[in-house]
Amino acid sequence: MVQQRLTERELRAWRTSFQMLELLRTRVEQQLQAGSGLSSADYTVLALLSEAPDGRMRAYELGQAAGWEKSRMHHQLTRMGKRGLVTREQCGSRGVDAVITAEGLATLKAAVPGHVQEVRKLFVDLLTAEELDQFARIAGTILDNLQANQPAGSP
Amino acid sequence: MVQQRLTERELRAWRTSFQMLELLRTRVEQQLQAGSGLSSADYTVLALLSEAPDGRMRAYELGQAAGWEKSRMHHQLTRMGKRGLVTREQCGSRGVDAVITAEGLATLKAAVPGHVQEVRKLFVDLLTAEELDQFARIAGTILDNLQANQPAGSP
DNA sequence: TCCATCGAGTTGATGTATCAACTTCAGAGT
DNA sequence: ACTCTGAAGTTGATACATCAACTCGATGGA
Repeated sequence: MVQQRLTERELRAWRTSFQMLELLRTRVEQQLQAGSGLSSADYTVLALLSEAPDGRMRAYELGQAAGWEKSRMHHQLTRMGKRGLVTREQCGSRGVDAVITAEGLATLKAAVPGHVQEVRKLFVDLLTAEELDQFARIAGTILDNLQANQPAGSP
Repeated sequence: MVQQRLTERELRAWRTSFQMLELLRTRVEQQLQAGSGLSSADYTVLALLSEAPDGRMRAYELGQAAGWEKSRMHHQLTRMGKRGLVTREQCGSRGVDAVITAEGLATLKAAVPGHVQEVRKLFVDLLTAEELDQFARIAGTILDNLQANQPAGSP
């Protein structure tokens, strides 16, 4: 409802932001892939598991944490399993744990420095401390709104 | 080189921004898909063509404008061609024009309102005018840097 | 007890993105 | 005139994302 068209300023803001977002994503992806053979999805999963107690987490918790849907996580874990980065373990009667392997942990550790350097080069080091805070605050606003009204279940 | 690790604040800023960016992208994608059967890639191509004189543009110019590599554009145009949204036309001896079809234009026009509304709901309307400007300015800084040093040809 | 439903997980199909290898033609330099 | 190089495009292989449909066991009324 409300009003329709975007103003010129709003349109430019959106297009700039959207293109930045796309390019940043692909660039980070490329660095990770070239530097360690990981996709950013792989990296996310490994990072989350490495921070969890015993390097293990329920599949659906992983999904929550990453903001993914279940089937994406499933396929992801399957692919990572084939490469020896994680294993799946039955957990209770229904429920599956994803567990990081030694190889997964080693791969992650090897990937971190290059990734961090890229994040600095493409993001953190370009901004002043104030800008970084501003940006993060606004990103947080947008993210909260996204998480608040999911598309699926909205009573 | 410079320094290595990210501070806690930097790390949180990055993760928030990155997750926001991913979620925003998928949400916009879903709205477009549900509302009009277009992907955001489709939408980008149609929007660019519709703004070009005669609704036509060289394939590589499209690639430049969208920030894509040639093979991505090629596959995209092939898929869109199969659906009747665009056609390809030989242009000179080497070189191909992508041309929007009547159906493509109609589909775009039908898609715009819902898309605009979603962009408002998830982005523009959440921010004050100042915040929108700040965000766009910072996004521009990051985007300029991304476009300035391409990964392929650096010197 | 029965059956209805729901959450977690699985599967397959389809669309999309990325990479590397290849074609082809134009213009530059010799 | 001849080759070299590079730009624009094409192709196929592979990985990734998304959706719909399904399984299976738990929970909870009736």
